Amino acid sequence: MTETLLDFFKALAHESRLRIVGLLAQREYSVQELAALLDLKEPTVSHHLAILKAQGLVTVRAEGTTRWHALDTAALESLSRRVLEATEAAAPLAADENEARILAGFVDADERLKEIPASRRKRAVVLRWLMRMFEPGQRYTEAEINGYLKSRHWDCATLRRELVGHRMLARDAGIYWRLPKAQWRDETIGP
Amino acid sequence: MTETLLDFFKALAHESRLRIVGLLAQREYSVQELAALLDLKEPTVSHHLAILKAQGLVTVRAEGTTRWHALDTAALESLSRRVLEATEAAAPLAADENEARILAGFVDADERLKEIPASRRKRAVVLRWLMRMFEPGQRYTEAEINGYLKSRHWDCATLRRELVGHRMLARDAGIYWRLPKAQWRDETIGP
DNA sequence: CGTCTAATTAGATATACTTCTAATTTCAAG
DNA sequence: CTTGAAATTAGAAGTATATCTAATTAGACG
Repeated sequence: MTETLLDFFKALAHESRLRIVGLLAQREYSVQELAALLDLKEPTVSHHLAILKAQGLVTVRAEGTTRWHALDTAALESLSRRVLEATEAAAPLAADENEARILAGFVDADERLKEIPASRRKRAVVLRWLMRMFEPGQRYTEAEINGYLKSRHWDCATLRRELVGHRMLARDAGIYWRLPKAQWRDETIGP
Repeated sequence: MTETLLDFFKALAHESRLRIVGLLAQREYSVQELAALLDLKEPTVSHHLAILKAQGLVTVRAEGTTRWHALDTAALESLSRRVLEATEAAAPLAADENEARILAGFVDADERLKEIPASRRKRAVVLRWLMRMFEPGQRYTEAEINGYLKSRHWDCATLRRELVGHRMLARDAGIYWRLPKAQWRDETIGP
């Protein structure tokens, strides 16, 4: 497990190979084409492709003497999903350790917010906790959002503004939805 | 974007650092402890931790002269999610190339399934195609699910079971909903 | 203020990896 | 069978990075 993961990281931990993957994500390329685009000699490109092939990330199709290389997106996705799963497995252990302590200070026995933390770091923890109420893909009216938030704290307007500022919720035409975690921020940005 | 991704891969593309991350996923460690566990000298461990800290993957807490290092699981998750998103962005381009060919073999002009593919790989392609009918966040009764599926193939029960088995649909108390793509599988698992 | 401990920094050495040129293989076409 | 194009393999040279020892910093404590 650790070994495949290590090899996966190693395979992508070089600029040339990462660029090759980026190019192959768009269409098939021959060794010559890649060498020209990356400003490398053909043997060098062959070498990098061999490493990517060893990880199952690249497949080859021969046509005469030229060999067309393609990205195996299924393999790439499967491996990167494994990375995410490994990190998610780690999260509850470490996060619950630190964040649970912070949350315990601000959430009472009824699962309501005692106060909105003033410190940036702690406020981010609380906002992430609030986000557990909102499902990905679901659309919410402002009234619904307020309803949910009021079940945690009277000042739903501030919380709602903070959630949008932290890029956890997005709004358009009075409709709100949850943004992917990757876009969440620990500080508010923008207007 | 490519640069952060490259640095992320570089940071984890070494056995010592990957093992450090694995250890920190469980609890805090001091430099000495890590050096002992990894059979390395302390300066070496310091060096690796500096690289992980530069990526925001590790945080430090001082207690007297010892410094406790912890994994920032939020940062790790955010980065690995970005990896997955980048691969998913590549998928439709390449996948449409390959998957469209497979789909063409099983879907007729009326957009109906000629048969349920026997091969695992092809069945996964067809199931992903079926999932286009279901919206994230929407709740469906079993009757609704069956109705949608019957518009594609008479054997809606098998398809429904496959979709659940592949973690594309989830069910609870007779209500179905679409799971995030991150959880989809190419094979059925579990009961 | 000295002393002890934990950690980091500096600098040297060793190892791993990238890239190149040159030689070899593979395949198609006369 | 020979020739030419595309790619790979072999091996050398160069670059990057891991690891070490020795020296230095930072904090705790008498």
